[in-house]
Parts: sequence; C-alpha cells; structure tokens
Amino acid sequence: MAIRPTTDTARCGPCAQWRDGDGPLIREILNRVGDKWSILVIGTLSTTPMRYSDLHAAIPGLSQRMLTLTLRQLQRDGLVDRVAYAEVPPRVEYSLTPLGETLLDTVSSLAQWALDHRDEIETNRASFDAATG
Amino acid sequence: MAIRPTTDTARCGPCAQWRDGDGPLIREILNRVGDKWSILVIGTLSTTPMRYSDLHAAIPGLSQRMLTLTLRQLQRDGLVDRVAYAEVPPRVEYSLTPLGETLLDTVSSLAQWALDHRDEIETNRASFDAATG
DNA sequence: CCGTATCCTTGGAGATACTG
DNA sequence: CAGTATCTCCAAGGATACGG
Repeated sequence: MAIRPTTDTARCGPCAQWRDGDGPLIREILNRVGDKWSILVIGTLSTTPMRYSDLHAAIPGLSQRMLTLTLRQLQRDGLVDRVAYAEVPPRVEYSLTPLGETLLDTVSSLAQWALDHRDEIETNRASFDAATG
Repeated sequence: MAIRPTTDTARCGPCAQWRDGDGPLIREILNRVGDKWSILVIGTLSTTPMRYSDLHAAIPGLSQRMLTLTLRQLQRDGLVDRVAYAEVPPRVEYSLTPLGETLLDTVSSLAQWALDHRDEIETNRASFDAATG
C-alpha cells in the first residue's frame, strides 16, 4: 500500500503523535508557534528582558489586551518569566526562561527555513497563480 | 541598554526579519506551520502519496472544504504536488514535493521539541494554575 | 506604569447540498 | 471520486475606557 519504502516512515516519528496524546498536545505547542503574537514576543525578548510598555512599543499592532493574554500564556507554559518590582512607579520585567530559549532556537531554525526558501515559494506562487489565471 | 551581552543578539538573526520584509513573509510561513490542517496534511503525506478521499478519511474532523482549501495553499506554495489521472472514476494523487519534505524535516524537529518538553510544560501549567488559583 | 473590563466586529470554519 | 457553492455561527481579536 505504501508507495514509498516503509523506512521513510521513520523520518517523521513525531508525526504519529500530531493528532492525539495526553498532556499538552503537540498541536497546542504548534499553535503557540503559529500564533502571530507569541512568536513576536519571544523573538523580541530574545535580545534582552523588557518591560510591558517596551514590548508594547516594540511590536506594532499589538494591543494591550493581546499582549497581556500572550504573556500570560507564555508565562503559564514556563517560556517567559515575569518579575514585578515593588517600586513607584511599578516596574515589571519579562524575560525568556531557559525553556523559552530552547524554543527560540528551534523556532529560529524554522524562520531560517523560511528565509532560505522564500524566493522559491514566491516563484511557486507566481507560476501557480499564472497557471490558474 | 541591553542587559544581556550584545553577542546574544546573534543567536536569533532571523528574528529581526520576523516583523517585515518583501515577498512571502516569515509570518505567512509560520502561519502555515501553525495552521491546524496544513501540518496534519503534510504529516499524513509524509508516509506516502495519497488520494483526496484517503486524506479525508485519514484526518478526522477535516471537512471537505478545509481539505480543499488547505491542499490549494500547499500546492500554491509548491509544498504539495497534485497529479490528476484522466480515468473513470477520476483519480487524484497528492504528494509532498522535495520542498515540502524539507519543511517536514524542519517541522518535525519542532514536534520533537514539543515531545521532549511536554511534561515540563504540563508541570509548569499545573504550578501556574495552582499559584493563580 | 501595568494592566483589566467591556463592547463590537469580522472572517475562519463547520454543515449541508449540489456538480463534472 | 473529487471537488464547489452557500449559509451560518461563533469566538479571536481590535477599540475604548477604566482601575490598582
């Protein structure tokens, strides 16, 4: 039934678990990566810890509401650390946890893939659109 | 201003381009990866080329509409190849292109990350939820 | 400064029915 | 078999205003 040799299946071991499983699903994690704001927040924090207002300013189009929600999610998963200083005026700093940094590394390789193939994809799209009319 | 040494910035070279750029955006590609169905279709096709109805059967919850839309997107980007045989009844086979396979490899490493850290994340969530109440 | 609360809109996605 | 065509719904997300 398999047209390709069965050994090829081994290339995508994790794929078998993409559809279900216990605990945090692969799907949930891929969702976070695919999420527009999560990835931008993580990328922005990769350089340096930042305050809430700095993040807000650094990421155009990101509303306060979504920034808060995104940070809570990342914090809950242990990807981002939140430290509030009891000062006046209040100061809160967000930074990547070690776990967050490992995710960043992995996502970066995906971003690198995108950079490496963006021209090829653009060409593919153009010829597809031309053929489709 | 940077709290971490500047050399750390180099770890995420592509991050600088996550927010803009010409041609297909990094963002668009991450969206595709984060997309529920795209990734399942790609993962399903990793084993063997498949027909439309096979894909439909193989991925529970995927409607015809979304399957068609997803396949078109993947095809347009050159990630998936579509071959229609002039037979009765009609037969159409979908398969990963070489480009699609390279994406699969990259995404697999992300899925592997998810597998490697799912327990840790689950623990993080539990303690966060406990602390939050 | 760092958020929360509320309203409101939009487009993504399921269900269903139909065609080459 | 392999799609297309509508209709509908609902929840993600923006805008705005307010609170600790």
